[in-house]
Amino acid sequence: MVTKNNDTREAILHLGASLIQQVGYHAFSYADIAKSLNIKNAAVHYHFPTKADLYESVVEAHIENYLLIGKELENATIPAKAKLEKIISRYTHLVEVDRICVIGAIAADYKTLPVNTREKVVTLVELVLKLVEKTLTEGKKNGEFTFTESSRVQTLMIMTNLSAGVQLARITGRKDFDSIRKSILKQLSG
Amino acid sequence: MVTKNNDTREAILHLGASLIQQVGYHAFSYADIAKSLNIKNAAVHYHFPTKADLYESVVEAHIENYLLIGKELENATIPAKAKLEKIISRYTHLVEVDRICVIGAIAADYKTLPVNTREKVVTLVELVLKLVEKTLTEGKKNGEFTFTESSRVQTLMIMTNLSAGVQLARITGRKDFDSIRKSILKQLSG
DNA sequence: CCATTTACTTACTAATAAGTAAGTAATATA
DNA sequence: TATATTACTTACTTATTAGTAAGTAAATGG
Repeated sequence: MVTKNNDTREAILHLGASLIQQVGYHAFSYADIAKSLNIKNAAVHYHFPTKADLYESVVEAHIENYLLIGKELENATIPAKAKLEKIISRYTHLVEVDRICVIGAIAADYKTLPVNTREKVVTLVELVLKLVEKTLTEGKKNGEFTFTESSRVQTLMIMTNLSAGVQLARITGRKDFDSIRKSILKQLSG
Repeated sequence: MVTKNNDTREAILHLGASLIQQVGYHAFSYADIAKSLNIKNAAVHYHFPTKADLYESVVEAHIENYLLIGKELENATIPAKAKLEKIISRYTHLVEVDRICVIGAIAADYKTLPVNTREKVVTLVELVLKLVEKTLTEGKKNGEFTFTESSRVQTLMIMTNLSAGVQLARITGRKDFDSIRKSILKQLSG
């Protein structure tokens, strides 16, 4: 038997994320993952005992990722606008690969998740909001951005534009997302 | 046997909409509906042969409803702001009853729907967008609203705020939705 | 008043769901 | 080199899924 190395776990995690973001949490099964990766159903359960565990790990990976991005942006000597554009580009990418964001993907199913999984979602949401908030505050301070709301509220406006924007793009087309993207930047620059 | 009158269909439709908006399309079954309404599984299939048919009917009911609202607002001699607030209040209500909108609820699962059902969703989305767009144009013309984007793009910004706003409210709380609501109105009034 | 239609129920089916228990080959560890 | 441990597979189970076929009581309609 050719030993499967530990990137089976990573493969499940990536495929799981992809499926969650493409067809939704309750629309795929462990059997789908197993078939795709040429492993058995039980192998998926070995790495992620329950489906909620899998989603939780997807969320955790996002948390790690955003923590990393946060540190990168903190050290970066680029304009706040460039920082914001880096964050926005993640959503543009989602539209390109026909996915929606991990949070938006669970929005409908949120109430069916175990409480501890929901708490992880809250952590991710607050992390992303704080990252954007920080960037907006920075941009306002140095004169790059103009807005009258608090950074928190301005963040809420932008992130809801992006989150629902990628969702809308699947229904009415990518152009609408592009309009939204441009409008966000325009709004901030006076 | 006491004859069930045709509001069984209505009851299924209402409960179906409620479930879609509360736990998502793939997270409830016809058995759930049957149990709740004290009817048999097959009775649900009698009224809505497939689950996609049920969702489609929910969307159609929304289309009828928005068509009606459109006519009402057309004849109404109230400010554009009041018209917009009527539309916004629908989303405020969703937050209060812990639901998300019918479109947002299907966003993740969208690709799992049959093509003709998706087309109905497109129709509903365009209808709502046009209704808001018209209201914004009207408000701009008579000096109630100020915005620099086209009415279409401004509509996209507002509707994504609302749609993702109700989704976010389930995760971070209702206050965030309230901030969004206020900011939308503030933005438009100069 | 007879035939049809409506609105169901009873009784299923075939497929799939998430999940588990027990076994195994290869690898790491002591 | 014996013993865990890792990363699986085999082989299930139990529950639930969407969906259907056939029957039936009551209402409708000619």
